[in-house]
This record gives sequence, C-alpha cells and structure tokens, in this order.
Amino acid sequence: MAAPGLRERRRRQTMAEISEAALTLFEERGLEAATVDDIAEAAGISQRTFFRYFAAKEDAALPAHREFEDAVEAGLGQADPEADPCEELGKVYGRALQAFADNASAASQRMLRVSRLLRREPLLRAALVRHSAARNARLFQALAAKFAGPQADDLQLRVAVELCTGLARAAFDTWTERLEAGRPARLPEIFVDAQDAAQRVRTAF
Amino acid sequence: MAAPGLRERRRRQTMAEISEAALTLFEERGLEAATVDDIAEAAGISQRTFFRYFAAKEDAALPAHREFEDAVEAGLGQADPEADPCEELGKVYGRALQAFADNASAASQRMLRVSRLLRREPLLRAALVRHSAARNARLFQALAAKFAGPQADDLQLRVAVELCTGLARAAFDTWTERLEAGRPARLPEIFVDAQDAAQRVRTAF
DNA sequence: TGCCAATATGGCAGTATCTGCCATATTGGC
DNA sequence: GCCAATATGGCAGATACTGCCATATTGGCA
Repeated sequence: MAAPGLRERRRRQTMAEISEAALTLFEERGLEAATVDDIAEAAGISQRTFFRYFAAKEDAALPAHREFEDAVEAGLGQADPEADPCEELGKVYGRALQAFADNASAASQRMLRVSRLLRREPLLRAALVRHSAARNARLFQALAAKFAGPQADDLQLRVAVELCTGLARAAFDTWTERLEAGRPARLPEIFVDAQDAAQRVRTAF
Repeated sequence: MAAPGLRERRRRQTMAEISEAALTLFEERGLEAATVDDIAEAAGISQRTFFRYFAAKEDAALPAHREFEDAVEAGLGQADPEADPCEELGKVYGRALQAFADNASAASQRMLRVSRLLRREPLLRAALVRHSAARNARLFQALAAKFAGPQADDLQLRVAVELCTGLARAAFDTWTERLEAGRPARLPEIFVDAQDAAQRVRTAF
C-alpha cells in the first residue's frame, strides 16, 4: 500500500480521537449514561460527524475488535487450502492473538480497556455480535469455498467457527479477568490452554 | 405451582399475542421497517403497554429463546454435583433440545420462525446476545459454585459454557437451514452430530 | 499559483425507540 | 359491594439516528 495520503491519515486520526473520547466516557459514566453529544463534544466534532465515522454509538468503542477480526479474515485468506480447515482456522486465530502477546503494548492496553467494558456492558457485547454475526457468516462461507471437498460438511464447518470464536472469546475474558485480579496472564498462552480445555470438554461428551 | 390466577393467565395471553404480531410483522416487513406502533396496533394495545411487556422492540420476537434458556438454567440446577461439570452441561443442553424433537410441534414451529428471522437479522441476533451474556455469566457462576473443586478451573468452565452454547447455536442454525432447504433434519440428532464434529475439530489443533 | 471538483463538516428538521408521570379503569380479595 | 393492587393509556421528553442542504476544506491540475 502506497502513501496513505493526508486525507486518509486525518480520517484515521479523527476516528482514533472519537474512539478515545468514547472509551473514556463509557468508562467514567457507563455506556448508556454517556450520550453521543458528550462524545462528539469531547472529540471536538459535531454529532452529525460522529455518525459519519461510526454507525452507532457503541461502535465507537469497538475499532480494536474490528481490526482483530480483519486480521483473522485476512489470515484465513492465506491459509493452506490443502490442510485441514479446522486446524487452519485455529492457527489463524492463534497468530492473530499474537498481536496482544505483550500486555504492556499499546494494542494490548487498548484492547484491555474495551474488554473490561465488555464485561460489564451487555449492550456493548450485543453491538459486537451485531457485526460479528455477519463476519462469522462470511468466515463460514470463506471456509466452505476454500476447503470445498468431502470434509466440507456444513455442520462441521459451522462448529469449527463457533468453537474458534468461542475459544477466542473465552481467552479474552480470562485474560482480562486475571489481569484485573492482579494475576499474571498472557493471551497467547491462555488461548493454547483454552484449546486444551476444549479437548477435555469433548472427551467428557 | 398452584392455579396461575386469572391475571397471570391474561398476562401470558397478551404477551403471546404481542409476540405473534411482532413475529408476523418482522417476517413481512423486516425487523427495522416494522415499528413498535405497528406491532402495538396489530396486537390491540398501546405503545406504552408494549413496553410494559417487552423492554425493547426486538425482545418481542424472543420469548421462545427465553423459555429455552430458562429450561437450561433449571436443568443445571438439578445436575449431579459429583459428575463431570462439562458432561453434565452437555446433557442438560441435550435434554432441553428434546423440546424441539418433533418438527411439527407448536414449540418447534415457533422456534423455527424465530430462527429464520435470526439468520437474516443481525440486530435480532445482537438482542439475543444482550440477554444471553448475563445468562451465560450466571451459568458460569452456577457451574463454578456447583462443581467447586480442583477441576473447577475458571478457564475450563468458561470454555465449557462457550462450547455448549456454541454447539447449541450451530445446531439450531443447521436445523433451520436444512429444513428451509427441504432436507430432513431433527434437532436432537443434529446436536449429537455437533458434539461429534467438535471432537474432530479439537484433534485438528 | 490559482481554479475546480471531490470530499468533509455542520446545522436542522424529522422519525423512531424508550422512559417517567399521571389519570383512569379493571381486577381480586375481604 | 368496597378497597387496594394492578393494568392500561396518553402525553411530554430524552436520546439515537437519518436525510437534506449549505459551507468549508482539500487535492489535483492547468
């Protein structure tokens, strides 16, 4: 990708400022008490402009997740079509989670803020799912298209997608909770542990 | 539980009528195009009364899921605390899904209508998650409390809950899709197949 | 450099969701 | 048959979001 251009850079900058303002206000006042007007004012823009950057109030807290899911989708595009689809999906998630290997990094700190909000704001969780639903459907389609063959049973692939997204969710939640409790936690390791835990659950069936 | 009383019966009746009207309008016009005023008028009540029965527009389509999740939660309360928690959770879900064993039953038909809507309305999926988030947290707490012990690792239980809810979701989706495509499908069997599918996914990692 | 087209922003009116408040009606128990 | 509890309706208001138009800023090009 060439030079992003001044307009594009400015756009990203503004979006980041809005998101930062939204995150702060959500943390301080709660998701519902913080109004779009508050956020817009804190970010130095009008309400109308806010909705040109984010389609809904809650979305302003979720660009970090959007980027993560973009990374998963992009990673899947480069997966080996010959290998086992479920295994490839697990690897792709594992690699994407490496972006949060260092708890002190800016990316991790930002993701942790959102994760904490997600834990106490069901509405935010719902907003996340609203986008993830469409994305998971695409993921499912991509998997089915890429790995067309005898193993491409619809239920099998659907379960693989549900399992991986569920494991990622569980890993994020556990990571956030343990750090909040002052315990050590590293996301990639937790994801591996979650995979092991899933193994044990299956054998229990 | 004694006689429900006239008031309670009437309340259930009204709620069912609102839900029926909402479901029909959502199917005909789509979730966003159908307004609360439309639904209220079709159900013969005022808008204000609608919001006394359902906290949000989308909720009017979801009492079937609410009942299902109530059944899961109740079933878990009666689970054997000595047994393996993950196995018990799987059994509880399996039993709850038996309510939809007969595709022609009223319960199945109603659930199928909602499931079809869920497939094409991400907003409805989001509304469902909004409630399920709190419920899953309770499920997790209940599991942890009931099966306190060395095996009650937080990550392990979280994964079990995510896995079971994910499998149930995959089973519902597959059930709905296959029936829509004119293929035979029976929900309890699909859930068992989903458990088997999960077995295969784990070995993939 | 200066102009033009593209794009970003703001303001404003309008719709829809959802809530609080009060008045009225219906209901269940004594 | 009366009284308290509860259900309902109407209305005003807050907030989320959208369409439309006017204005300003920007990037490319002569």
